[in-house]
Amino acid sequence: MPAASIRARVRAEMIDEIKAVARRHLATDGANLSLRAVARDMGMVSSALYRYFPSRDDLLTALILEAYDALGDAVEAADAAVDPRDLRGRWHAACRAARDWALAHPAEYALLYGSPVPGYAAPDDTVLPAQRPPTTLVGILGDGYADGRVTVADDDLPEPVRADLAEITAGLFPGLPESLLARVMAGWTQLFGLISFELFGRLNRAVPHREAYFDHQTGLMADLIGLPR
Amino acid sequence: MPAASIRARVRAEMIDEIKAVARRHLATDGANLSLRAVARDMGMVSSALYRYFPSRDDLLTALILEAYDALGDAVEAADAAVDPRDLRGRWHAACRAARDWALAHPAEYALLYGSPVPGYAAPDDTVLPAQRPPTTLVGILGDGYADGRVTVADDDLPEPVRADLAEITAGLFPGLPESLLARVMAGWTQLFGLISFELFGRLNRAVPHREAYFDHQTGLMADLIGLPR
DNA sequence: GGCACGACGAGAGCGCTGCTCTCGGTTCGT
DNA sequence: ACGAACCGAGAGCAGCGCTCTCGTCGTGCC
Repeated sequence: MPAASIRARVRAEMIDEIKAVARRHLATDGANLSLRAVARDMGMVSSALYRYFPSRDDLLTALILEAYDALGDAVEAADAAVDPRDLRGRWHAACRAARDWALAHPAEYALLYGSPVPGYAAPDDTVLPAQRPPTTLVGILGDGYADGRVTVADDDLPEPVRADLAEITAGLFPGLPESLLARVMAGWTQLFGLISFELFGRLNRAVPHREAYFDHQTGLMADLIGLPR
Repeated sequence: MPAASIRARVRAEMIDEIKAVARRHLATDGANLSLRAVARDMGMVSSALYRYFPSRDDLLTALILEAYDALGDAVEAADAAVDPRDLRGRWHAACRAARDWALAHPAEYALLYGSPVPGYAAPDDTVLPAQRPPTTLVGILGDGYADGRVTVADDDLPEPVRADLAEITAGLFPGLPESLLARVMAGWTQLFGLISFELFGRLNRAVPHREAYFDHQTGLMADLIGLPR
């Protein structure tokens, strides 16, 4: 006797299958996901899908949540697989993991980091999973700062910026100097830009050797942050 | 007697008005531009629009081209308005101009730099205007290198990356060391990431003082590139 | 100066979309 | 056992991009 009723279990499986089919459509057809097409693929009529997702946006939100978690898993796993004292190795591993995941799931990456859909507002559930990759990067720097191998940069932060960043460190990595957080955020911004440029075809002709270019660019940011070689 | 016939002139005005109305719709309704809605706003029936643009994508392409040029104009003008020897001032001015234009035209920025539309392939006309902002940044660094105030970084570039970048400098700023170009591209990537994060709402809660944050971050990249203070 | 041609706008229509509502049939909790 | 909740099918609505046809009107040519 299952703890959940048959109906509840079938419903859960149904939701999973809908998401799986939708993800497949996303991968092939791009961002304009069609509920009717998903329903057709499942041998259902489109109105039946609304028993499981009240609207197309809710389906997209579910996919977005799972995508954030998949990306977060990949980045954190890559970081954890490296010797914790090898800060630069961890940095490169985390960056590469993000890039690899994005290249393997371009449509989902575009869903997460592309232009926001006009009417769509990201629900609050997404903000925590969305912070996992940058949080991982902060953690690498924080470990280096904690044992003294990363020294504080002598940036003169404008006071309002220092205050904003202080609130972030308080909830994320207490004690981390704001100037270091500012630098790691520069690295995170750069990482996002690198992946987006590559994925959205902006260096198609210009830079054929994209992997080496990526590693070099992330290395530049590691220098800026002050990760020891 | 006008050189062009009345019909040709009316047609040109019509095209301009369609683009203007479409741009207005883009600003209010976001990226999903509706041909029918544009036609309604002009008191026309939708099929009449096809006399001027063979498809919705062609209208979008026209808007994209104009947007690239507007952004390029803004960045180049901001750069030119600063004393050419004030490299850091030029850098900040160019970066701020890009941000200001993006904040003033968020939908058009999203059109240029957001996730690519699935079926849409950017025509070759767009690649040159698209290169104007990064070219401006390269020019700032190049001027500094030419008169010796920016010294070459001793990065060890992997050979394939060096070769790729050498091809770019050859057509853009002959004689510029590849390692410097790599750093400018890091700055350009970062600039794009900064604007995108801000525009797509990624630092809504985290960083309220966005302008000061922006200036500090672009300053970090100026440091990385080696622009003198 | 007439005239055939081309451009033009309106309208109908096709297939697609997201979404709503109604109607039978099944399953669940009590 | 029975009412309630759930589920899938079907019809339908408004909107979309796009095509085709049909009168109308300006244009360049003879």
